[in-house]
Amino acid sequence: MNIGDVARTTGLNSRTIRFYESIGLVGEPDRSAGGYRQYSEKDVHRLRFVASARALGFPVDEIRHLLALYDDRDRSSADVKKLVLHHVGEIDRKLAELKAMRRTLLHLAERCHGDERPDCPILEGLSARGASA
Amino acid sequence: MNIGDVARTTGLNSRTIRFYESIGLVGEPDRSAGGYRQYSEKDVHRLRFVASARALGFPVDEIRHLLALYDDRDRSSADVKKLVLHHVGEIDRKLAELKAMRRTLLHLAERCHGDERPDCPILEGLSARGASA
DNA sequence: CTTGACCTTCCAGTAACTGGAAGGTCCATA
DNA sequence: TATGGACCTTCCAGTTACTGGAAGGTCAAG
Repeated sequence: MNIGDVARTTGLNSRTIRFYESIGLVGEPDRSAGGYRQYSEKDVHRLRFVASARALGFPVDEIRHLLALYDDRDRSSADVKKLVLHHVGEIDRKLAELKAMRRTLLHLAERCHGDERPDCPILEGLSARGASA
Repeated sequence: MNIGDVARTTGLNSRTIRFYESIGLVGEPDRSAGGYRQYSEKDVHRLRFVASARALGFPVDEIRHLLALYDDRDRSSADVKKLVLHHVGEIDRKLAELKAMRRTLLHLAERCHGDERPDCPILEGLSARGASA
């Protein structure tokens, strides 16, 4: 399988696949006589794993860890779960941050009449000292 | 005021303040004889505006726009409100994405016993085709 | 044998900073 | 007046996770 086919089946960009190889997240596939990357089913499977983990928001370094656990037939499921729950914690942190921003923004927006007149509580709010996010 | 004092009063890192100057987000302050940046109250006020907008998650390019509106005494409040509501839309998009990730992750985690045994539905889930974020 | 799709590598850019290195300034104290 | 330490200067590089372009080689079909 050429890289383009792999890109189509995994949903990853072929540039992204090369990138993952360049940072050692996935191994180097075989090459054809002409130098084209040739992916095995196993390679594709691994890239699919990476694609899924990325889609779930795991940073690359955690995916490295996840792959190591996947390869370790003696891992404990507790280790995997711990990594996942840590990531959920990160997501919760971001959710809280975004919700707070959203609340403040809507609070500012709702008292702005939003018409032709120039006076605007939003700009005043940003300009005032504590636009507590 | 030296850059360090400004950093303390705005909550911005002094490196960040220089960075904002380097990309033209804020203007260049006066300099002392020895080359130190000297900030006026006006400069500080502007940096405070930027800090507030950043804390609310506005990207730098939108802050540029916001500053231009702030400076334009003839702007309409509708323009400001539009920018803010656009940003709220972006936040909503991110919230939805994070919530979907969170849902999937918890779904995977809850059927993982999380003990010493190696078998783990999380890794299987990531490994299987559709770990739909 | 030519054409066009696909592949290769390398370099650079994105967003928004952050960190380090090497060196100059300021001012209070001895 | 000298010196020490805190603070300042600039420049370059690194971070995260890619994405894009340029210049050129490969492959399969017609």
